[in-house]
Amino acid sequence: MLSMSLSHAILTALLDEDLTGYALAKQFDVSLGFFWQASHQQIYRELKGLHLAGSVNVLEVPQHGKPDKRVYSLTPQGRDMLESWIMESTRARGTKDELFIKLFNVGSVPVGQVTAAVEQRRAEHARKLELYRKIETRNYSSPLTLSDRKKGVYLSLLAGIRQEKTALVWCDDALDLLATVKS
Amino acid sequence: MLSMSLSHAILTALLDEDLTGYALAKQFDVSLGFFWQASHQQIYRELKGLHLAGSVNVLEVPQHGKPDKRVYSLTPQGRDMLESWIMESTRARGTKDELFIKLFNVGSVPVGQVTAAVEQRRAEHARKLELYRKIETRNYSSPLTLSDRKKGVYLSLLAGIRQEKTALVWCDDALDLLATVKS
DNA sequence: GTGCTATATGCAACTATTTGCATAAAGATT
DNA sequence: AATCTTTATGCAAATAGTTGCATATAGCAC
Repeated sequence: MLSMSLSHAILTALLDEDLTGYALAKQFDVSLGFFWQASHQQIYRELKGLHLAGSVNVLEVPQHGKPDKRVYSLTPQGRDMLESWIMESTRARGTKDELFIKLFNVGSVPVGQVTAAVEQRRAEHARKLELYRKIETRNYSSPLTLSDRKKGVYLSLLAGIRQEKTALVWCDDALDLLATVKS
Repeated sequence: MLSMSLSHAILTALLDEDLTGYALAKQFDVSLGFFWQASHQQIYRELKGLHLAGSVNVLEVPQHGKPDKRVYSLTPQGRDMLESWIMESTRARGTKDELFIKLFNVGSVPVGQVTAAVEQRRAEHARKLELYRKIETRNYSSPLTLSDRKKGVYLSLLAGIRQEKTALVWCDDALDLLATVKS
């Protein structure tokens, strides 16, 4: 019933502050969500399970107009669960990227389509890189003076920045080589 | 019944040569599999679906001792299916990496565990990078003289190499910063 | 006053992926 | 002789993730 990684992503998000499912879903569109996204449907389902398992508490907050809020917070048991999960070995999820499947088709299908796919990808990388850099400038310009708590977050951001940068350069090189392909 | 990406990954692998499910599964451990892995169970199931859909032909080859081989080949319909899929826009699969969830826990759990996870990851990146480089040296040392068919494969390999290299450097930097974290 | 966005929750169905098991025999190793 | 690896196929169940839909109201723009 509980999904391993998502559960722990949610518990992690609850380390800092108590949140509603809705607020969690918003968090998952930024911050932690850069490295692990989840839809609100997934999150609501998971929170229900975590509550059942005793890993989170709920505080029902009646509201007028809007539906009642359900504010979730970590229980000591939730913290323990998180800590022991971190001790488990991280299983590597293999890469799954459709773009490479498409690249393997070069020579058998019109190149134009593949080129277009790379260009589209390039734009995405550029967008993300810019976003990450903005966040870096704003909040993480001097890494060594950060609190321990924030150092981990910064390192994730740094990974994101470098990955996007690498990918962007690769896109340019790929476009150059694809330009030499006939058909 | 058919899984979009896996279907097309299989069809792509069949562009070059006719293969059995077993041989496809082996291919998916190298080459295309660096960018889209799949288990043999997934592949056998998918091949059944592709056959039903008329995208592949089967040739049953009786063998003595071993179970009969079922050798699959692309049909013209399969080629068409592949080509029109390539024209569709590539949907970006968001990153999902547990390591970053763990990093977000720095400051709340013993750092040692997170450090260990990064070290483990570092080793994986080093292993892959070495493997990719070996392949590059052996088969792709002069990209511009490659056949069109192989240029796409080369570009995938290049992406792999650069990603691993970037990740490896990041691991070292991460370990340096994690060393400054108390607790 | 009609439509759009934000807040706030959730079910149901579908698609995708992983894990565990099962069969069957040749050949190589210990 | 017993065990391990490789070849070759596949089912069943569990886990994970996506997509479509549904409800309900406030506030803002046009």
